[in-house]
Amino acid sequence: MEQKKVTVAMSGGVDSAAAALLLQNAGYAVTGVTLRLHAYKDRPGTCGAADDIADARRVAEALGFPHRVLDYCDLFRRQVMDRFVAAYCGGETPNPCLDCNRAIKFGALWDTARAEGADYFATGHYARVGQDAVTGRSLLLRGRDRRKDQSYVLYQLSQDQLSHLLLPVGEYDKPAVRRMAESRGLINAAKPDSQDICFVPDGDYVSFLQSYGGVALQPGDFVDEAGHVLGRHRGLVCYTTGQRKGLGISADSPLYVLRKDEASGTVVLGPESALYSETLVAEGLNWISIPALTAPLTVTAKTRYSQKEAEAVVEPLDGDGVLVRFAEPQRAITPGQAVVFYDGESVVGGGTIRA
RNA sequence: UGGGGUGUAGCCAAGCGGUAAGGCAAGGGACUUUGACUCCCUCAUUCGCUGGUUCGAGUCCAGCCAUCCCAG
Repeated sequence: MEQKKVTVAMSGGVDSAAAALLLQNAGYAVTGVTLRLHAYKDRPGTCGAADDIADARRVAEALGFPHRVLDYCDLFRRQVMDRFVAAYCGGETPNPCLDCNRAIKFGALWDTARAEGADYFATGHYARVGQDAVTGRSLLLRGRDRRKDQSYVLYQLSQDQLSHLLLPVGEYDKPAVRRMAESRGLINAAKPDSQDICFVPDGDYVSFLQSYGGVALQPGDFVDEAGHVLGRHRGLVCYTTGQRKGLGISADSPLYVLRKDEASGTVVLGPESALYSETLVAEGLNWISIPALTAPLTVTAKTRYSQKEAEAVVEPLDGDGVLVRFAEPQRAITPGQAVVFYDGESVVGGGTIRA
């Protein structure tokens, strides 16, 4: 029987290395591909940096399968970095990893792999692919390691993609993945988990917006809900809903960013209790377990990557949007972030929060 | 310059003779494939200044300075 060919997107971290290892052990003909996404070389533990590319290559060599590096810097700049800047300029708080997954990893890289004859595509995400016995639809399931579950960042996958996607790491928990890599002697077995935005060198996204995006900070007033001026802010772009640190304003109790008012250029501050709301509107939806939303549906949903889901009802609006009504008020619902819906272990779909 | 009040860390603020609470802000760390949140740690050898009383003063006394309110 002919060996199935799989292209594994390797970041240079343990997870994707373990994915390659698992697939190889399962009998697949593995090809590793690592992307060069930007020129920030000294950022170990992030996607697309030089050190990580070298790590990925060494893992491929150790396991004895072909490995290639593709330069997607231009595409990454247009599809991720520029959109990141644009979103902030539009008053939203983007999640660049979602754009990268959609346009780069599961976009351009995916297309390239398929075009080159790969039967399957694989990554090191902590999530699983399944199939609905009744509808026959491909499903995106949470990773077994609930604590590391990354199904949230994959909510934009299509049926076609899911039916050709392998997520072997999703069956394991992180410690097990490290042990696997360790026992196989892979050099990145103990490499720290990635964090922070890969293209923002020092974690200072505001400096990035200024230097790369040419964004000029426009100072304005911090005001309370009644409109009283509380102080001066550095520029709307420097803040996000729910933010506490960095406001520099002392009060009886902590103050949080309630919202940013583009029209007046003010940042509205208030107590934590004022941060909760029961509804949100999302657009740009992608459905996975269902073909489309035609009637209100009860789900659990989360409004940011690291958050526990909460019960909600999603209902279709005119156009392509949805209204999400939570059973309990949610903290700091933030425009630009994604809301992802679940039905138990399965991702129902998701979209971008607009308000 | 007549009367009264107040002066404790960046801000607010406990303290009432026995050797500086707390909150906010800030800094550091943890967590985290986004931004945030959260959690942990740190943050006044010193209480407007100068003297005095006392074994001992932020706490009592005197003077000065500053500031607020009322009266002018």
